[in-house]
Amino acid sequence: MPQRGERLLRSRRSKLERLIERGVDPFPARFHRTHTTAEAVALFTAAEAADPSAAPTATVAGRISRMRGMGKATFVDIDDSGGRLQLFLRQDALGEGYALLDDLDLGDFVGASGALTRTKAGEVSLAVEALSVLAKALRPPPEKFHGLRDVEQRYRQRYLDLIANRDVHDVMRTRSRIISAVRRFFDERGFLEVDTPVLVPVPAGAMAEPFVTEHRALDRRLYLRIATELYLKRLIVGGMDKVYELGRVFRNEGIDANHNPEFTMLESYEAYADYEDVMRFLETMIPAVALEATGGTTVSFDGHELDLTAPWPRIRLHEAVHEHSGIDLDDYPDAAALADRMRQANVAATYAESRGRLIDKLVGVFVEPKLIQPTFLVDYPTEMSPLAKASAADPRYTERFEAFAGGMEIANAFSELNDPDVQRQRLEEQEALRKRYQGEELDRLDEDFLLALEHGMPPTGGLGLGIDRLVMLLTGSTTIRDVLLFPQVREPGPAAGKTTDA
RNA sequence: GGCCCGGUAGCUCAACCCGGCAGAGCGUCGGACUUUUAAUCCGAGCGUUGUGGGUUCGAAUCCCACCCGGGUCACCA
Repeated sequence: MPQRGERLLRSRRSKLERLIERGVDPFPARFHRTHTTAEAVALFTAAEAADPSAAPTATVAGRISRMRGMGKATFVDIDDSGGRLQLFLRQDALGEGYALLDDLDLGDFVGASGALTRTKAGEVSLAVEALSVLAKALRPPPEKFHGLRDVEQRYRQRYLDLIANRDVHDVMRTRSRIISAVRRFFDERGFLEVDTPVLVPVPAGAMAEPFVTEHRALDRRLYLRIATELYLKRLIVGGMDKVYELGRVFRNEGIDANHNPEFTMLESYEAYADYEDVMRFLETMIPAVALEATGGTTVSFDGHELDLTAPWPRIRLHEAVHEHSGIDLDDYPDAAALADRMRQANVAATYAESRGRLIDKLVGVFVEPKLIQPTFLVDYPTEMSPLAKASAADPRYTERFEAFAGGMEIANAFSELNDPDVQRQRLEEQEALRKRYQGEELDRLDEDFLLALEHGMPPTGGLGLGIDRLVMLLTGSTTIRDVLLFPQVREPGPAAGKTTDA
């Protein structure tokens, strides 16, 4: 138990005890409300329009967010998930019931019934005839005027953030609508939503460090998936022509404004489509989702107005890098030469980095921050795209694109490589690069996946879409933590001063 | 991991430069008040100043180390 602030808790405890002594159950099992606070306000405004003296009755429930005592009259604001309603309590209306107020605190849940009216100040209020406690809060809510500012506590105790900062509700509601809209978009186009394993024997399908775990009965090491890609492609092999999965993937990497170790990704695969089809699909879907979730197809993000409507410009990666950095990738076919050239341009680059990673860095430094309006960066170099089909015209590049908006990467897609021999060769290259460039994350060879490919996979267009980043974009959040209810935070250490010591 | 910023009452923050009794608002407790809107008014209580060490007659304040958080760079989506 925390030593400090014990006095404040004691006050609430003694009120709790007093309620029990008075025969009041501080935690009753049920309470039937007839209206939410928003419904009650709507009920009154409608009635008032028809008859100015109307006083419809309602029973409402919520958490006390503010109390203004005036002696024999008290105003209590209660909040529920949709809104807020002012309760007006008078001793002569409540009689003995008015004394219940002595044992109520901010944060308690109450139920009240009475007639809806408009006060002198013009606020729709419930003139309470009966008041009851629904749940006593033994700890105080965050400060009512400044709200909860402590960023750490906002994430660790998100419920306090939700109590104090109503806009958090709005972001999460929008997140939910975005996910529903995305699902509907796929469902309406004949895609089947599937679930593939989270615990996998080979953490493949992306370039990322996995989380490791262990299955006891099988005595086997397993990993948390870093992507759903290879399982979904197995389904394409199996004849499920349009599939998608919306789920959590896990990457054992740093945490910052754009990264959380577990995040929600959508991957979809469509047989007989290519990356051009996927681009058209995505640039159609995003504005449709935005319209459904936010009511518009433009968003303001980090001081910019973004227009999400199709078509989005397509820029070849090679040209974008050339334009923004002055470096022509084709002049530097090997990693060492490219690293030298990058250092000339004041970009940190070493011989310990693969060519793919160096190019990725060039994109990150010179191109990505410039891509504010939705843009497709297309035709990625082969060595950084082991699962994408090479371009027939120029095998140094693949039929791959990434979509950017607000200076963030939000999607990654390609014409899927379906030649099993080429795929094996590409993944073997990844394994070789991994040995050569220690500490660099590269894709892994998954024999079982290659076996599936040998059974034949039709030409396929695949897409990976970062849902959290899409939510950031559509809610104007510049940190991923604000679109996750419970972002990863460090384990509170002993110095945090908030933990118990034996 | 590097660099920058921060940690003071339950909460939001002052005081720190330039060392000298640790303060305000909210919340809490007591009192007044039957139409308030961060209600108001009167009174009271509230502190291991993140932790440990050092300098000093004296440290929230200066110095060192560490812990925690945020930002940023590196890495990643």
